Amino acid sequence: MENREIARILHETAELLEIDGAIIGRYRSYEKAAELIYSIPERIEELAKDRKKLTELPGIGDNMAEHIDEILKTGDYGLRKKLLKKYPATLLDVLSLQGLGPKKAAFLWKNFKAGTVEDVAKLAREQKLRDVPGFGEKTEENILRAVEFFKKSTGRFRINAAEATAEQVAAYIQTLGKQIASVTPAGSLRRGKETIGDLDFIVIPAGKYSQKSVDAIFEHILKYPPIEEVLAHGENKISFLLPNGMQVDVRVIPPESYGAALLYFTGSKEHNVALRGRANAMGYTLNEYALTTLKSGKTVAGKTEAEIYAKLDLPYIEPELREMTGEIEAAEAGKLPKLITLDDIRGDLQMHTTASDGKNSIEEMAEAARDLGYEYIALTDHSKAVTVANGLDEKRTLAQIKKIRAAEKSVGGIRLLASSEVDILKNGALDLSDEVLAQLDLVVVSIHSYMNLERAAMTERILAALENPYTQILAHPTGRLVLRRDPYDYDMERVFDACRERGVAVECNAYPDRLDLRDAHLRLAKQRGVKVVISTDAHSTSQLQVMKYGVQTARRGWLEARDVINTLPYEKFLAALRAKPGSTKKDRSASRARSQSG
DNA sequence: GCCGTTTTCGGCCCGACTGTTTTCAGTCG
Repeated sequence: MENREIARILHETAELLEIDGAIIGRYRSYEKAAELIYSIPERIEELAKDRKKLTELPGIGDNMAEHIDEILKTGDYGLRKKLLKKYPATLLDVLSLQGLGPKKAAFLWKNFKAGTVEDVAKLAREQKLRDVPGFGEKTEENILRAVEFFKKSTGRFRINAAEATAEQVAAYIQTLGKQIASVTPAGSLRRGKETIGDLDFIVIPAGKYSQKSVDAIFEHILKYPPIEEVLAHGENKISFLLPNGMQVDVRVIPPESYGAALLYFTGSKEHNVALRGRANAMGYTLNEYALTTLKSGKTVAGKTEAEIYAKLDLPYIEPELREMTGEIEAAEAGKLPKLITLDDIRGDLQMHTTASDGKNSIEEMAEAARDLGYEYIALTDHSKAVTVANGLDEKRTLAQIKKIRAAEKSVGGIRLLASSEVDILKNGALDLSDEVLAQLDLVVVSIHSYMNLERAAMTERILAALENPYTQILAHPTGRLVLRRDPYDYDMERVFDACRERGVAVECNAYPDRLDLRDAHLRLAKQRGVKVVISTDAHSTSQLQVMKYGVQTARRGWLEARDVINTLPYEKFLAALRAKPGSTKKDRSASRARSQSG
């Protein structure tokens, strides 16, 4: 069973417990276990074979380990099933309505047998709630609005969409000019998460901080034309909805609290909770304004994140690592990774041209990549099995190789690898003949069909593709599409081990719809000693820019430059690839030089 | 249900905002 499935069951149990009125700590421990399991790279199913390994995880005790065993054995969890006899599963949808929490949801179920979003909407429409204690006219209105939002939105957005909206909002706020010292996006966007629920901004007013300066900024923000609805408007916080359903929270903070606020609003929530616990243990208390002493309330840090971490006896922790997946322990031990940056990338190893489904020619892609400062790229048009993308057969592939060689000379200033994104067929065979594969500088393989094979069959299929001696990179290894499609089901540990043994690299596909491998999988690849490449899968010159999302995902996977082989200069990169049959690593570049001149 | 720089029991982060109250509970992040 996949981690996310176990996490889902535990998360639902937590929500049901909360509705059921369980004490805070009890449902929290379920929540914490669910979050942990969702975010760690190791497969719980594997860890659970050894009870001790399970209980070594923070927040997993003997009882939780027992529950996890039950979930793995039976596919479900008794307590969850028991609670679902008491409350309908649809009550969890009700809980997701903005403004309705466990107390009110439980109340509506108990007193009105309202167990679905539609039931609750009906009560509000018929004005049956205004005279109920704790509810009122305003609550009815809010429920109806929340229902509308629920219907039109899944509530999360891909990172590129969130980033584009954030840039627009920030640019608008900045138009107030001199009254603004800074506008900083925080939240999951700053942590580089693949999907974003809402946008958080920290605004520092210029000059002396006063309620007047804050009010002036809010007055300006409220005039932002796209605002659909203002959700909250208080002394230093404002929240509003945009037409695409995205929620924006803005906090105006005095400059001396900038670091504390940035830390607080960047999250993750779990990371913050841990920092606060640590602060308490050290005789401090931490909030969004400052780190202060418990006894006298004296401020000891707050202006920058770094000084707060320092006071907590920790080195600075990068935002991408703040997910409570071991970063605090690593920080304590001085074992934080030196994360890869966009500047480390020297080449892009997957892109398409007009030969298959790309929008630009070989030359245009090469020039655009050269202008981005890359030393080399691989041109990887689809192979023939991907007919919808106008994939290339053997003959066209050979012709494409010649064109790429010619383009390298005509464009200049960048090395072009003649490559192909070769389809892995249903039986694991590759879509091009070995004779043609031998002509390519780089063989990238990936799956585009029969994505629903049984776990065992899919595992064998991918292992077979890795057996092919020409295979060098496994591209978008899980096939998931962010917010749209789940990953293929296969034994990732076995595939990674085979990659390591064969010297095949795995891809972090930077395309924001894919981000595949994702953060936790990249971390697993690193732990298993598998080489990684980060590629854009660009289908046009402008899409070469998405590399930043891949790098950010790699950072979330704790990767350093040395873990990613397309940070290497050209010759060293070639040497780091799996050697092709019939050539030692040494003479590979020589043979390529010959084939170019000849 | 978990866990210990204050604890093997008794807490479990902490503050802002709203709406329904008339001092606070519920929700949110």
